Amino acid sequence: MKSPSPPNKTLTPLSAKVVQSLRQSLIAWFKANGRSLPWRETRQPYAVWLSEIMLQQTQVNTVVDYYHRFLARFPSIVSLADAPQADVLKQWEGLGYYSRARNLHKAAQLIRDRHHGVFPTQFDDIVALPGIGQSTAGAIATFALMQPRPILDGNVKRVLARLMAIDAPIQEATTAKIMWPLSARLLPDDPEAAWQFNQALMELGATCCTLKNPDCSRCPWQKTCQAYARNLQGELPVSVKRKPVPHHDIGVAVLWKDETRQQCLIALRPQDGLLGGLWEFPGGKREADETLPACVAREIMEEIGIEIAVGAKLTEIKHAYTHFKVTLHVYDCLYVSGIPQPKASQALQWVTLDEMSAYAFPKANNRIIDLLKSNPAMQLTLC
DNA sequence: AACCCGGGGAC
DNA sequence: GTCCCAGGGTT
Repeated sequence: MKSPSPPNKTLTPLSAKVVQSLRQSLIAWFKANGRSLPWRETRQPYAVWLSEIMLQQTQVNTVVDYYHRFLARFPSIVSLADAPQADVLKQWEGLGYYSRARNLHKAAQLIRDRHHGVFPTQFDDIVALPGIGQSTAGAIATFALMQPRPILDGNVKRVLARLMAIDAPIQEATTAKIMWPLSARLLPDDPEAAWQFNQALMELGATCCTLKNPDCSRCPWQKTCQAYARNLQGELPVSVKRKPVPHHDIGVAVLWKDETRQQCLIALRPQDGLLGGLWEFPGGKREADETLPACVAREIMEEIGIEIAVGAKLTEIKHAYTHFKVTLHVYDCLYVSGIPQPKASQALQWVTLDEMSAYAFPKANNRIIDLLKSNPAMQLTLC
């Protein structure tokens, strides 16, 4: 739905009276309707920090179990800092956006080394930590340090876009520049009220002012909402359309060391980039006019420097990432000759199926492991 | 400003 | 299928 008029760059200022009313009604609504979530029961900076990182681009229900398991495994900042990265990524396995885990780990080490193991209380120190931007720092300051700071996440952007009928695309940086002062203007000065307010703002977006079918009938801001007044709640926020995502065919080797098929070669992906620091079955993209078995043999030669025999196709796995889709074509393979070298990875390792559970794998690779474990006959299908 | 970075839930 | 989610980092 394209707007015939240019996006509104300026907003009608909110009077002190309206701001006061918005604060009161939202906090009252939250007290009656807010969910009880684990990270709302604590004000420990470490626990709040962890929750905010896990919740980046990730829905509440997905996070809850990871949050509990992570805190049980790493109960303090120093215990996290002292742990090997592999252990941290194993706890994060399946949650996605693994740079969050790597940055969390780095930040814990910075806190251990530069802040005596105590989470910093100065906002500038918090936002300087890797993985913590303006909004996450604002949330931690508000929720754990009793220092009211504005926040601006996906929920807040949607709520504000409707409240003020902002029709600028919600993804654009210029829109955030309009919204940050608004989030700050609405935030109460009192630390306890600010805690309630920022929690409530996100709760409203998550449970009431939802992307589709917002439930305006039970919204505490209905009387003030400019989108509702103009019946635009279904049109706002405006979103720019996403480009169609490309698709890749990936040849993947389940590469056994010998005919006993006890040990299989796995590779540690580079530290940065997609799935950085996770283990995987080696392989790579098929080139134009290349057969899949030829692709597997070529990739293994290029990335590991060994010759293999490519056997039967074990399975096909389709997986969707945000910006592309892949089909993993998984082949049963046997080592032939050469010395394995980690040319395109950080390390290589021969492991048994049972040992694999100690390593962190991406979701699509874990589906291969599940298949191998559930169907041992598949290990014996080499042509 | 544009691009990169996972996986899952809601529709 | 589509879209987005308690975003941040890099270039």
